[in-house]
Amino acid sequence: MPSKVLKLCIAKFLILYQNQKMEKSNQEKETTDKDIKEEILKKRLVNHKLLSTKNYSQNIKIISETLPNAPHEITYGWFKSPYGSMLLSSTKNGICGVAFAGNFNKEEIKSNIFKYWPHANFHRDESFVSDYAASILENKYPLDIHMIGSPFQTTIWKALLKIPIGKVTTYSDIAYQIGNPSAVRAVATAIGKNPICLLIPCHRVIRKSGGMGGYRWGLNIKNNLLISEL
DNA sequence: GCCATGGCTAGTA
DNA sequence: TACTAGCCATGGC
Repeated sequence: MPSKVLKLCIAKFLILYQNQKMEKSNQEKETTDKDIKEEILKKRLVNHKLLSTKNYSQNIKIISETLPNAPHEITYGWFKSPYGSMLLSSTKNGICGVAFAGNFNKEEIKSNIFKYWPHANFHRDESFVSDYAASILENKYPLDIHMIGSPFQTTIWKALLKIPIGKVTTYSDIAYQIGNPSAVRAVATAIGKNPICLLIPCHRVIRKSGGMGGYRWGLNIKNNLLISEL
C-alpha cells in the first residue's frame, strides 16, 4: 500500500511539474511574441522626415469646424467589418463619424455620436451607409470628411493622414511634425479624440519605446488593424 | 480662470 | 522595472 501512495505522489508531482513547465513555456512564448511584435512595429516605423508628402491623404478632403454653426442632418447606420460591428455617420458634407463597437456596447457608441453633434437631426439608414462602408474597408478614395475639432486637433488629425498604409509613427514624431515637439501629451489626447477611426489612421501611432500605446476602441482592434496592413 | 484629465516621455532609483 | 515629474491642449465648473 505505501508504494501505491508513493506512486500516486510521484504521479501528482509529475503532473504538477509538467503543468508548471507548460506555463513557463507559454510565458516565454508570450514574451517572444511581444518582442517580435515590437520588432515588427519598429521596422515599420517612419519618422517625420520620411512621412511622404504625396500619399492617400491627398484624396481625403477635410471640412472642419470648431462648433457646428448650423443644425446638420446626419445619416447613420451599422455595418459589419472584419473588426466587428462599426457605426458610420455622415452629414451632407462628408463622413462625420466612424466608430468600432469594440469594448463598448452599441448604445454607448451611438450616444457618443449624438453628444458629439448635439444640434444635429439623426436618421438611421443602413443602405445609405453601406456604400461608404465599402469604400472605407477597400481603401477606395476620394472621400470627404466633415468633423468638429479645435484647430490643434484638426492639425493633428491631418498629420495622421500622412502616415502611409502599412507604416507606423510615434506620438513624439507627430508632435515634432506639427512644430510643437513638447506637446506630446496633448498630441496623444487629440489622437484619442479622433472621431473617425480607420479613415484617420490613429491606430498607426505607437509609443516611442516601440510599445503599442493605447487605443480608444481597444488594443486588440489596434493590433488587428496593424496586422491587417502588413 | 482654475483644476483635473490623458492613447506620453525622459529621467532616476 | 517602476515610479515620478513635466509636458500641454481641452473640458468642466
